[in-house]
Amino acid sequence: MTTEGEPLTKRDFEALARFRFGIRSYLRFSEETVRGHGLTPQQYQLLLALKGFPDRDWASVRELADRLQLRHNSVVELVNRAQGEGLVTRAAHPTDARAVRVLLTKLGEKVLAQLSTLHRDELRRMGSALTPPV
Amino acid sequence: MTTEGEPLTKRDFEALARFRFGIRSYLRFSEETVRGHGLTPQQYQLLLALKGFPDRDWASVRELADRLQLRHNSVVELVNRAQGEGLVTRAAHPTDARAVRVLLTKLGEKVLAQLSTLHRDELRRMGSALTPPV
DNA sequence: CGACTTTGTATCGTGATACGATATGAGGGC
DNA sequence: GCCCTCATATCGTATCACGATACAAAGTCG
Repeated sequence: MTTEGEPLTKRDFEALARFRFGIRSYLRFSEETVRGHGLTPQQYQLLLALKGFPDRDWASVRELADRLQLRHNSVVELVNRAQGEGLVTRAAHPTDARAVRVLLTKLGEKVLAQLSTLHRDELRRMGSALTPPV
Repeated sequence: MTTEGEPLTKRDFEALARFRFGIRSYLRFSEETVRGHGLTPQQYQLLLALKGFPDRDWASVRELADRLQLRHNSVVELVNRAQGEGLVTRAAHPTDARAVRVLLTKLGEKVLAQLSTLHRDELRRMGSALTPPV
């Protein structure tokens, strides 16, 4: 890879494009797998963000907005839809009455477990296609 | 990471979520940077796919559909919009009269070079946050 | 060299969803 | 208690990828 500041070579562009292709391939796999199980990609990411939240199994809307890199209102809508499908629930926040605790339902747990296994396997399959060029 | 078949541990979920967070962070950075230069994320990906195409500097719509992981008609629309902004051009395909050669304009080259440098730097900055868990 | 299939591009209408603007109500400092 | 900030929620809008469809060129095979 070229050093800081220098113009990129053809090979650098190819490397960047290849990496982007890797990401898109992974996301495409994710989308198809997840849709095959009846949820949208965003819903899977929501479930994963909950179960994968450090040291906890739930999160507030605001925390989710950070982890999903979305605006808070977008997360509200996402949670609404996921709740409508019985994947997550809302509960009172332990300390802050303004906030909400979003957590997985039994169904959400089950679907997430299946999907996550498939994703881990795909990650292994893709191997170095996903490692960023630097 | 857990071995094949076994159920995922909390730590596995965290690793998967962290990786997804990395991807979304990178894409978010990309989106904001790219929009700041007057193009959409898809347009940047289009330009990059062209310049980063192996051994060539152009591609057909079909090839782009593969590299961008989109349906061909979506690529047609994307190329239309990018062409409307003077970023790419269409030219006759050298051997196949059905196909089209999509290639960068001077403007497209210039913008792409600037943006790609920023992306390379961001990749360096993010470091291991983007390496897939396996 | 015709008829039939496949391949590449293009058009149109639709659906999903992230967003900005806005509202409501609970914290927390003073 | 007053004010400002923060967390969640609602609504209208715009973007964009998609399926369905159309058409033209290329390949195929008798």
